[in-house]
This record gives sequence, structure tokens and C-alpha cells, in this order.
Amino acid sequence: MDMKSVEKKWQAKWEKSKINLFDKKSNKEKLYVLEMFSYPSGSKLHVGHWYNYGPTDTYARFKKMQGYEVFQPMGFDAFGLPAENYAIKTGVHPKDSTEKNIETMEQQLKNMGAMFDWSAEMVTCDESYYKWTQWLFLQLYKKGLAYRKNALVNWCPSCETVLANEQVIGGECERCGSVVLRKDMTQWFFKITEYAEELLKDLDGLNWPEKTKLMQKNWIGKSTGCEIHFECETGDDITVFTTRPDTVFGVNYVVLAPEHPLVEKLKAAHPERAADIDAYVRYAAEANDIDRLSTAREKTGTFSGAYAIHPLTGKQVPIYLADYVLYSYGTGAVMAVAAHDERDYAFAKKYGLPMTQVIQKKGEETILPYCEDGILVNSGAFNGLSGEAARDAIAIHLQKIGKGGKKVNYRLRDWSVSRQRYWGAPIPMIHCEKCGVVPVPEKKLPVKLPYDVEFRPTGKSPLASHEGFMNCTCPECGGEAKRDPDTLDTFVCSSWYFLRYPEVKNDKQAFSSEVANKMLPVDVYVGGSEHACMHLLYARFITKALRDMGYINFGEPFKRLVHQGIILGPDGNRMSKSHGNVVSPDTYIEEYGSDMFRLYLMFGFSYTEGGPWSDDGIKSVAKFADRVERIVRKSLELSSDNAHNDMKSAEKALNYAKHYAIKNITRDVEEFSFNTSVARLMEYVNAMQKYESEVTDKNVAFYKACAEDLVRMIAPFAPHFAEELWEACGHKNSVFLESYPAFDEQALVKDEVEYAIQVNSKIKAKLMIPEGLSDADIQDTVCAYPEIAELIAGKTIRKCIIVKGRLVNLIVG
RNA sequence: GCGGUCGUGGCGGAACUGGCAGACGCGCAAGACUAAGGAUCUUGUGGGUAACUCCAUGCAGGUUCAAUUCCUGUCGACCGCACCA
Repeated sequence: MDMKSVEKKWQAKWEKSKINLFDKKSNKEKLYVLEMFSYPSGSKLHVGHWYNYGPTDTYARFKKMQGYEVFQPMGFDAFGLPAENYAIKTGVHPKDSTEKNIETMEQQLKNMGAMFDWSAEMVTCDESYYKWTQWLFLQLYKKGLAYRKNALVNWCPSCETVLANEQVIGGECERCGSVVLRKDMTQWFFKITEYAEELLKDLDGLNWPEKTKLMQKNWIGKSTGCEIHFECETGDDITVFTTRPDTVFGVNYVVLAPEHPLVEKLKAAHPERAADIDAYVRYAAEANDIDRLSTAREKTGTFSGAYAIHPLTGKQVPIYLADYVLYSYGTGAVMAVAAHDERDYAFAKKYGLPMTQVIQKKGEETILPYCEDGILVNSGAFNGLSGEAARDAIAIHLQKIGKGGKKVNYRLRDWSVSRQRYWGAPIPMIHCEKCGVVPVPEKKLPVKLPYDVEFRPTGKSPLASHEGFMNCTCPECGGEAKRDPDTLDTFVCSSWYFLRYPEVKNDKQAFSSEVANKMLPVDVYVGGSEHACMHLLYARFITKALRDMGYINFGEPFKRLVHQGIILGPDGNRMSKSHGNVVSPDTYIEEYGSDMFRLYLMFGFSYTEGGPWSDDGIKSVAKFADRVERIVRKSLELSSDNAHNDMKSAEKALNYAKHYAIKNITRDVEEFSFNTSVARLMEYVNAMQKYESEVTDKNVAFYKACAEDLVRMIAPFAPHFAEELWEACGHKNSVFLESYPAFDEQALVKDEVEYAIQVNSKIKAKLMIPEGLSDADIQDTVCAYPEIAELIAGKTIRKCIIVKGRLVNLIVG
């Protein structure tokens, strides 16, 4: 079959007949199948795109044939750093390069022949979309979920710009390789932490890969413990968080993170330490992330000169500054128990601080630092308690005396969304000297991203130097004001796009509650696992926030999540230009066509595993298709004159093969197990071939029906190919308007089944046993079988294990 | 360091809730049809052995009538987090 022209032909027909469009009026059950949309990069579709979209399209087509009204949209995540970097390098404007790239990718996606509903296409850098991204920001602001604060951000000194965490690779700038520093800046944040508990709890109900749920769980990092107040000599309260209140009597000192606000005050109280403190704070600030985060790094710190009062013993403990305490976690201060914490132990050892053992290992000698649970000693009234009981009792006691109490902490931090970049959605906020920070009124949206901007890095947001953009009037007082010069993290754009797809043309709203509640949540979401703790978490957060604002009535965006594996280069490394191992799909598609390429991707790999690329099997897949075509065409040539209509054993065998294939494919496609599905198709084709070549007296009508079923069965896997054959079979309508063949359990009932016969768990024989026998009859049949009878002669049967349809195990002795 | 996933023929990979290990295919070998075949079709194909059979799912144990599957330890690969108190 000339796949090239066949593909063109059917793509044109599909477009004309609008068969791939979602029918809102349909009374079939909706199924929202979504692949993560793509970033319009300069190059063409790569193997990864194909691997994500091809097999998922097979799933979607399969569900369509099963009677669902499938919605499978596609769009582009078009804002972002790569386009801007490309612009800096080449001078081509991000808008121009992005639009051009989208055009190419659209064409390539269309050539793939997936059943994307192109009427629902959406591009995040279009005004018609980012208007609503800005709207979303304003809603979060109104709700108190978007706020501005001063924070430490990743700063690249050479590009003079802030970088997102994901753009810091091993502590270095993704663009230029400089070591990234931390810098204090005022930034917009989304209060995702407010949803920490719900984001954690709701994971349980999701049909997601366990691995991904676990990653999110760890990322959220819930830890249950206790807050304890130490009174500082300045009169201030130093609150620490600990998961080990049972060690509180062992506190030897208190440590503040160098960024802790109290540091300034302590310095003022102890001028004799000021120089040292300043030096240390500076040292900590300059230490880069790699150094600071390394657990192997030697602990450093300095004495503040001040003391705090232990809340239970009343003793004085020194206050230290040390950067092994992170300002961003908990309270930015810890109680140090040198005897029972490895870090405190290392620090105490280095600075010659005392250690107090308060936990004893049960029944064995305690070697410090001892960080496990044990029996409390030197702990006043709490001596003798251990573990959870001790923690509980001490927390309750602290609460009673007003010195602390139980507390839950999360590792999750608020989401920093400001970017000092050009190619993103402008933040719809205005800074007025009189009125402060004022939101842009909703009806003034969108805040348009100007085209004529100098986007080369200067240390400030590119928009900051665009006067036409920056200068505006304050919506409240009408006076002169400035716009926010930053743009939103592109993850904001992608955190709600699935809500927009069902009504991309809605120019009154981002989405309507009515449609969203009907079309969402997404039933099956397919994309890479690298988004586990970014996009997939953000999208959940935004969904919950929108639910709480009353816009939607569901709190989870993606009911089921599937991750495709990664196709590596032939050398087993990740495909990359630097490895020189990038495989382009184009040459294969040129030679074999889009259907064969996707069929091979499905057959050659385990979908969720992926693996190193190899094209060994691609020819065989094409060969398989040839065989299918030959069989179908041959069946058409047969004349039913003088043919019989009986279901003899040959027909029964073929019928069995067909229903066996249907049953397994139906189960496997649901599981995204495409390789086994294709294997079952091949088996069925082999059975067809066997019947074709071996049976001279054919049941022609039956055989023709089998051939047509084959075309239906293969349709989701090779859509253009199947349409062509379906037409050849004399049908006018698309094969995708057909139902996927259903299997009949009755056809799978055999007269007799082969059993493996074991004697003392060793296989001794294979035996055909009629279906429907009782266990006792099966045992008798087996024992009567000469080969077995001989083996068990003179021995008693102690046990007979029968697994219906599979094996019989005789335990004799 | 912590958490997780995975180790099966020469290769990609199967094995549903523990039940005949190696489905399906690649590759390889032999044969058929051919002027020819890198087309197509048929047969064979984990290893050892002349054979009965024996050995095989990273390695070592355990549970079980039965283990690729469950448990313990160990080695290796990959992924995520990483001074989270």
C-alpha cells in the first residue's frame, strides 16, 4: 500500500467529514483524553512527541470505537525561555520564531493523523489565552492566594536575571553555566502551601502511577512534630520546630539560620560579636547552592554572643548562627541536641560544645550520636518514657505551660511566579506611589505584551525599559503609575489550559462553570513523568483554588494519569545533540509512513518503560501490515458460491483466535499495554493465514466476516491503513464509526483444554482434559492416563492440586 | 545519606489475583518457490547432554505442593529528593 498517498487521502477526508471533532450534542458518554501539549521548539517533532501522541491516539480511537464521545485536543505551550534565548542569540523575535514553529509543528501533527480536535486548538502566547491567565492571577490575588514578598531567588550574575529552580542545573545557569547565586528580591508568589494538606490527602483517590504520587508526597513533605519557644535574652521569642520533642532535655544550644530576622537584634545586643556575625552572614550569603546543600560539607557557624532560656530546665543555652539551618524551612531556627542528631553532633564536635545524652538505646550500649527512639533519661518527669509516648507527653506539657505545642510542617514552599523575562504573560498589576499595588481591572485585560522590546539581558526585566508599556494610570486614583515589569512563570499558563480547551472561543470567560463541570476532569492524561512535582502539582493546586472560588465543582484536574517511558538514543543515553544520538522520526515516516511508525513504537517498547531506540523491528511491522492487506484482499476475492456455512473445527479454532485477541486487546489497550495488544493482533493474523492456506473447503461468509473484524481491530493502531482496507471491503463510511468488535465468552470455551500434569511438582505430561469436569473426575482422568498411572503406581496420593484450565499437581509418596 | 523503580535468551520484550518461564517479534539456521533474492512462504531456535533427564528469570537464602511473581539479605542500573531539624 502506498502509505503516503493513503495518509493524505484519509486526512483530507477526516477533515472534511469533521469526524475528529468533539460533538457537544452527542448523548454518548464523554471521554476527555489529553496529552500534555507541546512546546513549539525550532526543530520538528521528535521521537518523544510521537511516542507520547501516537499510542495515546490509539487509545483515544479505541475508546471512540467503544462508544465514547472522545475529546482529544492539542495546543501549544508557547511562552518560555528557549524562544527568548533563541532571540538573544539570533535576533529573531520570540513571537516570530514561535509562530513559525507552531506552523511547522501543527502541520507535522496533522500529518501524524491523530484524531486531534483542531477546532479546539489553543496557544498560550495568544492574547485570547493569556488574557485569561492574567484573569486567573487576579482571582488568586482577590482570594489572597497571590501575594508579593521579599525572597531569596536564583540569580545568574552573568545573564543578570532570575532563574526558575528548574533552570538551575547542578547549581549552574542553564544558559551560560555560571554559578548561580541567591539574591533577595521582591517577587509574586502563589500560596500553594495553603493547599499542602489537601494536595497530599487527595493523592489517595487518584488513579495515578504510585511512583508519581509518592514523588508529590515527598515533595510536599509533611512532617509532624512540635514547636518550642525559647526565650531570648533580648526578650524575643525564638520558636523552633522539631520532630523530636522527646530530646528536648538534651538541648545544648539553639541555632538560627544566618538570614533569620533576629540576627540583627542579637548583633546590636552584642557589639563585640558584630564583626564576626557580619562576616559569617556574608560568607553564608555568598556560598552557592552546591556548597550549601551538600550534606558532606563541613558545618560552619558562629556564636551570636546571646543566650536563650530552655523552656523546661530554665537553663541558659547559647545561640549560634549556622547555615546548616535553612531559613526557608520550619521557623528558620532549630534546637540543637548534639547527642541525638548527626548534624548537631558534627557541629558540637567542631566547636567544642557540650553534649547531653537524654535517650538510651534499649538493652544495648548507646553510641552517640544516637538518633533512633529509646528510653528517656535525664529528662525530669519524663524519664522512662520512650518514642511516641514521650513526644506526645512533652508536646502536651509544653502546650500547657504556653511554651509550644504540636505542629505540622510541610516542605512545600510557595510557588514563585515572577520572571524577569520578556516572553511570558505580563503580570496584571500596577504600582502606584499613592495607592500601592493595585490590580488591573478585569475589563482592562489583557495587559498586552508589547512587541518592540529590547529583550537582551540587562539585569532588569526587559519590559521595565519599555516606557509605553510601563507607564500607565492608577485604576484607583487616576494618577501616574507603573506596571509590574515581570512576566508569569510559564507553568502558570499550563496550570489551567485543560479548562480552556472545551471552549477556546469563549471571549467572555476563561471557561464557563457549566461546560467545565461537564467536560472535566480530564479522564486520561498522558505525559512525561518529569512533570511530577511541577506542572502536575501546580495544576492540582489551581484546580482546587478555582473550586474554592466557586468556578468549578471538582478538585482534581486529572482522574487518571499515565506516563509514557523515554525513548533513549541507540547508545542508551538520553537523546541530545551533545551526545550526537538523536534519532529523527522523519526518515522512517518517509519510508514507512506514519501508521507504521506509530505501530512500531507501540510494538517495540513497553509503553511506560521506553528504552534505547533500535529500528530492528520496524520492517517487521511493515511486513505485518502487508500480510494483513494480503489477507483482507484475498478474502474479498473469494466467492461464496458453493461454500458451506458450518462451524467446523477449523472455523471454531479461528473464531477462538479472534475472540481471544479481542478479549486481550480490549484489556491491554485499557492498560496502555500496546506491545501485547499488537502481539495479539499478530497472532490473530497468523490464525487467519493458517485457515486461509490450510482449509480448502472454507466457510467463506465466516472468513469474510473475520477479515472485516480484523480491519476493525487494527483500526486504532493503524488508522489510515485500516480506512483504506475498510473502503476496499466496500464500505462507504469511516471504520471509526464502527464499534470495536466485542468478544464472546462462549467462543472462548473450548471442548477440551491442555493441562500440565505434575507429579510432586515436576511436570511429567501434557494432557487434554474435557471442559466442565469436576475436580474428582479430573483427578481420575489424570490418574488413569497410562504415563501417569505408571509413575504413581504403588504410591498413595496425598494431595491433588487442581488449577482449572491450567494444571494438575499430584503429591504422592 | 533518604525514598522509589528495575535486573528474564544473541536483541526488543511477554507471563492476568503465585500455577506449563521465554507469548509476539527481531536476529540466526535449514528448506520451498526462483534466472536471482535484501521479496514471500514453511520449519527450527534458552543452555548442557547420545539419551532418561538436568540447569536456567542479577547473586545468596527463606515461605509454599508450586516463586520471574511473596519475604530477608546482597550486588548492579536508573530516577527523584537531598543539612527538611
